[in-house]
Amino acid sequence: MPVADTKAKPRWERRKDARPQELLDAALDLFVERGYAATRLDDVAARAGVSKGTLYLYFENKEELFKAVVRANLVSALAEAEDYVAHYTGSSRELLRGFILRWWERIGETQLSGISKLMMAESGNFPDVARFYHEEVIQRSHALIISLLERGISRGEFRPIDKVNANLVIVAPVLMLMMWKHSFHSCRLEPISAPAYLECFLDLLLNGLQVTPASPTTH
Amino acid sequence: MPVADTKAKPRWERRKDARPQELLDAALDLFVERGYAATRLDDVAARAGVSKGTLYLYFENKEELFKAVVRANLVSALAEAEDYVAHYTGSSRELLRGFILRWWERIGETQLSGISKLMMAESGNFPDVARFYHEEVIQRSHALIISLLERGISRGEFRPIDKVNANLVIVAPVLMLMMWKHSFHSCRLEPISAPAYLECFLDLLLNGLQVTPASPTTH
Amino acid sequence: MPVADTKAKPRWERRKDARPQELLDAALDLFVERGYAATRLDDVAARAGVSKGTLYLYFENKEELFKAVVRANLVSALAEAEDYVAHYTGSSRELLRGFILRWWERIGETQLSGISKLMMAESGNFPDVARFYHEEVIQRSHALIISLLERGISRGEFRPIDKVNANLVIVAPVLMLMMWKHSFHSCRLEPISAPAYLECFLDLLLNGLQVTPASPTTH
Amino acid sequence: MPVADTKAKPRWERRKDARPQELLDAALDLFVERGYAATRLDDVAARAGVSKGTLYLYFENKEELFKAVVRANLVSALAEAEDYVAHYTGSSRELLRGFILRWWERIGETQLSGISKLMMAESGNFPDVARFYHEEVIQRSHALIISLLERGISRGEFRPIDKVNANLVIVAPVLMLMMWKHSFHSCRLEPISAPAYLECFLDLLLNGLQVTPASPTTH
DNA sequence: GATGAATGAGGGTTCATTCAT
DNA sequence: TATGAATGAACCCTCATTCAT
Repeated sequence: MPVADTKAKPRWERRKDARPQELLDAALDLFVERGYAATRLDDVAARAGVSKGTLYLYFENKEELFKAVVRANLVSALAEAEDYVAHYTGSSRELLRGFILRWWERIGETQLSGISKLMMAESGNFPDVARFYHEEVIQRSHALIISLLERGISRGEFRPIDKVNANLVIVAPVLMLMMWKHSFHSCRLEPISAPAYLECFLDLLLNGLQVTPASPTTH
Repeated sequence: MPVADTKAKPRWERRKDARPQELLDAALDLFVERGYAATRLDDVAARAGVSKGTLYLYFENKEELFKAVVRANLVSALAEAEDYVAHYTGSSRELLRGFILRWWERIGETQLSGISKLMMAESGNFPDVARFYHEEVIQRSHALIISLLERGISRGEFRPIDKVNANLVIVAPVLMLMMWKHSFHSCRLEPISAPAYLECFLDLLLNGLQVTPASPTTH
Repeated sequence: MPVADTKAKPRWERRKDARPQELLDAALDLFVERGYAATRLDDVAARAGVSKGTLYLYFENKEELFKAVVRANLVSALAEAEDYVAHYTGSSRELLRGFILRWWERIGETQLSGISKLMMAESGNFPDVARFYHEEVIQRSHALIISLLERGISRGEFRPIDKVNANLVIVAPVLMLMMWKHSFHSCRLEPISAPAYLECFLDLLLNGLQVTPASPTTH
Repeated sequence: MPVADTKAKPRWERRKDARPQELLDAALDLFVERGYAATRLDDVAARAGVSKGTLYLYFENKEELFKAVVRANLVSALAEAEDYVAHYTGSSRELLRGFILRWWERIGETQLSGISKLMMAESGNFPDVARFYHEEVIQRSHALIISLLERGISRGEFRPIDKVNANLVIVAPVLMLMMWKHSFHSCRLEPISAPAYLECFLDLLLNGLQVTPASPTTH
């Protein structure tokens, strides 16, 4: 066992710097698949190819692991979205449409939608996690959409409406699709075609937002 | 009553016919509060004022208890909604509006919204329960809303649209509000005013559905 | 609800005197089918068509119920066997053969063999029951067989052998057949044909007992 | 060792490779003592000096623990017996005699007889375990004894008899002795002297098997 | 006599977390 | 740094026995 051995770094040996990311990936997979409470750290470690103890070297506990997953994935995707909106130069209709479709592409269609679903599903049982997610993800994304609506209204492209609630109403069908994908859809029940669904949604939404000669909101 | 002994409180009090309902009520409370997996039958029994074993006299196991809760609450509410739609005589706009507001009143504002939330949240981990809920609740409610849209379209009150997806899009904001109420809202985060939210939603929706001279769906 | 009603004894109403026997029958069925520990008093009561509480009116507890089952069945069968031996007038070979075949007929082939099996199986966990069974059944039946061997030896029909142990050796194949019937045989594993088995056993046994010119027990 | 603290007993002691065997030993003790159903895994763990959870690190569940006990003990003993028979060169009478005495020595006199007893006692309630035991133990041991009888018959040392049933008849007294030891005998009732019993049995058996001028099987 | 609702002490199993090596 | 053996508090479910009616 000569000295050289200890220096040789075979390329199949995982560099220790890679460990956290491997754990985050494994954790993302499992949190998405089973939810927060139902994910066993045993399984996370196994999927990352390390022992359970190792997991605790990198993450204080289950909660911190989850927060790290959120930070590493959703928060960075959010920054990208903020950038997209900030630099958009076309019409607000196009911006809203593009925003929603990109949102679905970057989050909805990927595993990350599972995190949104998970938070809606379990935040009630884990208030600390909920608080964290609210501050890091929800507030920022809501601010972003509200600013987008303001842009449309101030440029005369959208009717003047209750921006805060419209934000939620606009967000709802996308969130719902995400949730569906990870609930009944995952049981092979009640499949939804995302493209057709989104098209239908945008059709209704853009019609609803459009400035009409006489908005018939009376009833 | 000569001797103090006769006053001795019995180890248990016979409630007979009232028990099942008391247990269903307790179970509803806790399933709503904590979700399916996180609800302990111990706690359900305790809240109903009985011992754990007693619960098993009335319900075979956790799953059957949950199904009974759904049947006793959601399924019966659904029947009422079907009745409401079947006998409505006014305009389809009013019907849709009334349907949604009543839905919120009878389900959304009550505890029952917690069951809808729970199913979205946990159906992935409990496929048997998911299947049951899909058959007893989801299919029926979707059929109901689709029939409502058909009525509006056939009477020329709504634009001809993709009914199946529109159903989902329409349902989404209400479901989202229900979920919100039992997730972030319950942590006192991001409160939503249901009436303002619903008004905003209906404003957008009814505008979106209205027949326009030139539907600007092009983009 | 006139007085006459209370006096009328519809013939479908079980007379209270029949209750104990019905319970004993149900208990026999279930003890035989599942064993002592695994038999639930719930099930015994249900099979007898009464409530669980009623069972406790007639039998102090599970143990007393079991003892009553033994008394009502095995002990009376034993008395009959004693009678058979006492009044037999033919050869001892024929007596032994007849005794064993009758034993199988009256006990082995019926449910009662299940009780013998049960006692061998569970007496270790229920010493009180074991003691009772030993006194009421085992000692008496051993005494009977030993007397039968003595008869054969004293009449010069059997070799002079160790009667106490021969008793056990003779009893073993029959007991084994009973146990088998209620263990592996009941799982449809390893079926045994009782008549062929007994014939083979008697062939070996009577040959083994027979007085030979030179008993080759040396080895 | 300067400070008392270093002497503090760790919450648990790492035993690693020794654990499985310790657990198997503890499990054997308790299964033999109480049977399958009545053995609590709590107690097995406690006897092995570990917590209940630890047991599940090594064995998937109670059934697998039991199977492991059988494999580690009976199956290996059986292999040894097969070897003994295969290499025996003397007379068949001696072989049969030796086989039975060794069987008693290696299994009957040790705890392992308790496993045989347990299976006879509880296989009816645990069909999966029964099937496993039948395949791994019973079929093999029956095949072994039948081959032994065939050897004797083909060499003209035993009368030509029904081998399959004779196998069972031969096995019965030994099994019975095992059962007795773990049932009434363990309650200090009806003690049997194993050597005298076996001697008596072999005397009868070898006489019964022997080739006689005129086998008087008529009756 | 008869009922059956109620009990409560477990039994098997799971899993986040700890810590000696 | 990495391991993985060990823990122990829960959780779901069972059942002999009791006792008010």
